[in-house]
Amino acid sequence: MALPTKATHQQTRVHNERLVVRTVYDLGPISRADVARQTGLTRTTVSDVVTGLLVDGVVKEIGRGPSSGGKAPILLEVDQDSRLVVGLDLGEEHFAGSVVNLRGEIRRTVELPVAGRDGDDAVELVFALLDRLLAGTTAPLLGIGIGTPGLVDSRTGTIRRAVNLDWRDLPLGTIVADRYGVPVNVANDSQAAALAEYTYAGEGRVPNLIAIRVGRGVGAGLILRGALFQGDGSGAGEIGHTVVDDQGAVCRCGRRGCLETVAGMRAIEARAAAATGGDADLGAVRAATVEGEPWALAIADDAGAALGRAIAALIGALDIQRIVLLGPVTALGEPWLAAVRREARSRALAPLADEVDISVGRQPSNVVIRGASALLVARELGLSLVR
Amino acid sequence: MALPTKATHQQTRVHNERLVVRTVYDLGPISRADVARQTGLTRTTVSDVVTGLLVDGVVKEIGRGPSSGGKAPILLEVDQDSRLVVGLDLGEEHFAGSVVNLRGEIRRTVELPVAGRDGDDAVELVFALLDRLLAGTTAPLLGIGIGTPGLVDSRTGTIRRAVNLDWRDLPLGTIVADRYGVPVNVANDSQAAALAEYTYAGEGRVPNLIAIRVGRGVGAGLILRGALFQGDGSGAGEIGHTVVDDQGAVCRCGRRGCLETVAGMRAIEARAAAATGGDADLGAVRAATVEGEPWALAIADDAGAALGRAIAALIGALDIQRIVLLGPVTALGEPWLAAVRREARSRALAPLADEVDISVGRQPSNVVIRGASALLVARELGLSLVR
DNA sequence: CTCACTTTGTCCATCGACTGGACGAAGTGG
DNA sequence: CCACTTCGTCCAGTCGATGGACAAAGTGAG
Repeated sequence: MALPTKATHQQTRVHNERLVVRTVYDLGPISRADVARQTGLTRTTVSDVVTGLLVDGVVKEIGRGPSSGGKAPILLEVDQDSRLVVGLDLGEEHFAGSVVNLRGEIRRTVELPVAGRDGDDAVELVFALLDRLLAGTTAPLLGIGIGTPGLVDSRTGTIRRAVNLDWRDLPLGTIVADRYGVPVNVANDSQAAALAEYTYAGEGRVPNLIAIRVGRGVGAGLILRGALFQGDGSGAGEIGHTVVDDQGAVCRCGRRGCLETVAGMRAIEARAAAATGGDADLGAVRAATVEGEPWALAIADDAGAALGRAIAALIGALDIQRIVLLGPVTALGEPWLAAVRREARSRALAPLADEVDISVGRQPSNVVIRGASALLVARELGLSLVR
Repeated sequence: MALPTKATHQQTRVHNERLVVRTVYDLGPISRADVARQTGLTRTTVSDVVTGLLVDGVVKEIGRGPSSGGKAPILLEVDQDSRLVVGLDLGEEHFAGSVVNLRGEIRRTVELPVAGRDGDDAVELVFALLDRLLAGTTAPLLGIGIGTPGLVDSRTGTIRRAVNLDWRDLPLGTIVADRYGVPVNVANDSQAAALAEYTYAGEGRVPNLIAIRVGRGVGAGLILRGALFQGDGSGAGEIGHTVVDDQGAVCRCGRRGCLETVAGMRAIEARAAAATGGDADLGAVRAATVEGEPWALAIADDAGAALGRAIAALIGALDIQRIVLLGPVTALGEPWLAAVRREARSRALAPLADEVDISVGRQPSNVVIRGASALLVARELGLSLVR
């Protein structure tokens, strides 16, 4: 097992620097003296650290605040546009990317159709996307975050398997980092979504959460103790290919009856097509549930129930109280969500299940992009500032 | 959310002190110079730290080692009996406890029958057990670790629910800590077992593992990134009460078809009794499988398969490669284990399942005691196991 | 308006802890 | 016997947190 590293003075400094930035980020506008009280550091140390941060431009003074019986404090705030981050969402049909500031606010977005490209061509497309995003940006770029489907090892930035793009053990992180000279983080799309939910939750941030993306595939991202958990082979959260029905349909992974074949978008559309006799996409099913069509309600209920059972297993295993649902299938709305909740609650140990909050995430379209960027933002709010 | 604490010089010192102890513990006998090379610290710093450790008696010099072309090194070793720890296993029928040294070796054991005691009487029994264990010990006591069935919050040392002992929200950790004046850690039995497997694994220690105890109940302990994971409500690992069969038998938790009702010891014995027409305990089933009795093999296979399915869900969710099975039911041996492996492998995503190592733990009887003690040992060695 | 009192932010002396170079002790090999 | 290593320690240097002191800038009572 890897021994942890030694501790040095530089590291204490970095640690305290992070602590100050984070305090200002979360609690700002705030005075130096208040930061000192919040963190337990002395005013001297805080002043010293802040001086450095002002030089770097990460923090700025925004004038005096109200006095509380003494000299009026100088208020500090994180300059949210002093650094930029790029987040990419390498979807199955489009590659999308955004320039994002330190608060996760999107400043510019570019989208390019994949149009069947794969292998090296797809890598070229990533470069094209990045070049267009970065053209004319002024603030320093902290790094690039990439969300992609498939199995991804975030530690090395390697994409172990991304079927649609025909990528196998592609060190995309290294490739992009070399070309643009900034840190690059790669995560799979569900994990990126989980990071977005965690990082930008603001007040309601909790250390443990599960984000589940239900679209063509079904995948989860696990935030445990405030960090993305990837497991030993970076496959944590790959719940879509756990067998839930031995007699089920054949899955694209080769097995039979994976969760994806019951709760995924394709399964839903296939059942809808069978029920209506014609073509039916997710929107049509959604519309039919609103109309109260029994066949549509049955489909939504079945799909939701299957997901709910999988969630029950997660709750039993991890006892995590915040579960966020994301992705196209969440459009099925209330009947689907009710089925998810019903099954999840009725099949996990009662005292655990009672405390669980299962909800649908808000930002449907750009979660992956924001999540991809979140890794970098979080790192920078926590890590050494580029000097 | 709670902000992390500031960093001070004392903390760097503590960090490096632990690093040194741990290096000596894992790699000893070892010279100061070698410790310096391993850790990246300077020989100066290592010498300084070691001087303190020698005074404390945690580390001792054991003579000169072979020279490699220069002055012969003085070899250092952790004095494994310089500190003691007590581990308790508060079982359903017996309270057992041991005095354990820094290597997890048991030095003395005491066992007391519960004999129906519950509530305050049971707490008194814990005191009696501890008093007998501690009588006449000489080395300093580092702390007391307690493993108990039920839902336990390790952070506060509170037992939220332990049905058999009629404990509810009992702050056992605080009570014992106050009486004996040492740190006390409380964990549930499965979690304690996981800690034992992790801490005393030696060379083969991996940062992520799942220990599953199968006895009357079925429970798991999760070690994630080198620390016990308890979830939001300290119920992580409570997989025994996830519903696996809607038409199943009624469980003691009130629901129907929990994993425990299919894979637990009682379920196995009940089926065996039905098959043989008389009474049959686990040992009888075990014997019958060895004889090749079809009914016994069927029972072992069914029970193992149900557990395997639960494990497949865990693998899909967490992608953890080391799974250790513990508890009485592991006595069923090969037919049972084969079923567990078969189902787990065939129902989780192939690339994940292929890497999984499912094995039966070695120390059957005293895992909980050793695990309970592991928490304290680990603290001294600088592994923070509970976060 | 004045004066006592707070609060803020900075300066300075001090101290704890890691670093790197030097040195004597103790060993090896030609 | 001597050149060369390696080990463990000593010492001066530096980084960074600490606590006290102080000027600047505010409040409020008389």
